[in-house]
Amino acid sequence: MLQSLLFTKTRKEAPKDEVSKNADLLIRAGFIHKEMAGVYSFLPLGLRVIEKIKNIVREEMNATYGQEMQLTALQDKDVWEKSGRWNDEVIDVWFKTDLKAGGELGLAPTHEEPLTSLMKNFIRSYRDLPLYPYQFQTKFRNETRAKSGILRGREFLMKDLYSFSKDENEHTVFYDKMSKIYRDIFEKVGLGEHTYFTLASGGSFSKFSHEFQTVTSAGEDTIFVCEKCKMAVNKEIIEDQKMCPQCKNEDLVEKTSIEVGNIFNLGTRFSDTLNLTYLDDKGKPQAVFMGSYGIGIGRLMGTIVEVLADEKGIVWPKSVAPFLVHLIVVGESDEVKNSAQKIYDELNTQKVEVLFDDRDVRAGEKFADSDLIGIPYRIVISEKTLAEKSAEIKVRATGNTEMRPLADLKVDAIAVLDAF
RNA sequence: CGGGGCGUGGUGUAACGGCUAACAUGCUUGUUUUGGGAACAAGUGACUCCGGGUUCGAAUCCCGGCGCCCCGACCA
Repeated sequence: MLQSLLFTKTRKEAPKDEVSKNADLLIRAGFIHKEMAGVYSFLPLGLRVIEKIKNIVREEMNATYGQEMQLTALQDKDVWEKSGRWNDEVIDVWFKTDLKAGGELGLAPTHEEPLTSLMKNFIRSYRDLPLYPYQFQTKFRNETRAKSGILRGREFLMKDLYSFSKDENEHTVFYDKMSKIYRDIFEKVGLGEHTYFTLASGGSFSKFSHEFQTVTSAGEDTIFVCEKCKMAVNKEIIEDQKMCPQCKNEDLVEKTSIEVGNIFNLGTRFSDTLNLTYLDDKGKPQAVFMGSYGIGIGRLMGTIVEVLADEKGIVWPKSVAPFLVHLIVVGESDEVKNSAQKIYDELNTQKVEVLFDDRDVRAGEKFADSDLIGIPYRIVISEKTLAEKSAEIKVRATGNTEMRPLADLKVDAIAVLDAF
């Protein structure tokens, strides 16, 4: 992509109404735009990151027999009344509205009800189970206080998968598998070493659930971490659960963190109230045993910024970066421009995702913008580098800068970059 | 929802109740520059959040809204 055609521009100054690092950097670098408190639009660069994260999650979900679908954002009041969660005292973040022709509907804050209800059309027999439908969906929650940029909004994108199992044993096997997969996901998006599998309250569903908590001062949760087993306990249940499974109390260290994912054992909470049953091999009806598994996609993006950014700007891990390479041409001569254009074409041919800063601005501005935007590799083409028939390659995360022959880039750019 | 702070060109700020609302940045044009946010010059751009009130006179004071941020409460 040509940066000269990108409609977003970077800003030098932070918007005065944003204090949180993630919103400050993401707005200044042109990834997101704030519409109102807790509501953000994703701009071209930001959407690319969102799609990267979604694809990582999607791959993992599909690999465990997840079936992607998409439920509606608008919700029928009836099904929520049956489960007992239409009441504002039960779910206090409802956005509700009236139909012009009469009748009420809501904007989905979560999707257990509609999916359970929908699956009644497809689950009949034990032969139909287990099933793992999932979606990426915008959730709406009327939070009394939106905060921390995109970490806690009123409208946000979430991946939610629901497991439909024959019984608790079958559910537990999947639940454990999913907790492992979640760890892989957070590893892949670059938060592995900061993210802890955390025992937490199960809310109204069960005694315990598991959260994935990423340690960052921008978070709003408090967890007690055991470095030995890389697990944690949420403060909300520290009284009930004096220690994590393998460790002693004195090993626990208090940390501030943000919940980037959670997995719940729903039991038969929804299949009972919404009457979702299957016939077992003896022809007797049984309640379907359910679980839910969520990851806040936008929140994950914000958390990556919070955890990995430095004083110059964002630092994207390769896996979620909007582009792998930020190609920068320095100099006005035709020779330099043509060489840079050739490299750009070459990288595109090699299917390397590259943002080409072909703008007619000074080097300093390009470098500052590049640091702010945070693309993993910066490749500079200039008179200097051409004199050596080379390009300068800089790794955003480490600052490591070295020259590499243009010829090598033309053969296999990825190999050259991977060598860093 | 309780407490605190704040609303001024696109962005960030300034302005005692008193001149044509200032400065920086951005953007446009020109000249010179060209490896870490260049220099000069000329331009562009604001019903000072909205509605009332006080006053000869309001960005400024008062009342009422609305919006944004922060702390707390809340967070299936």
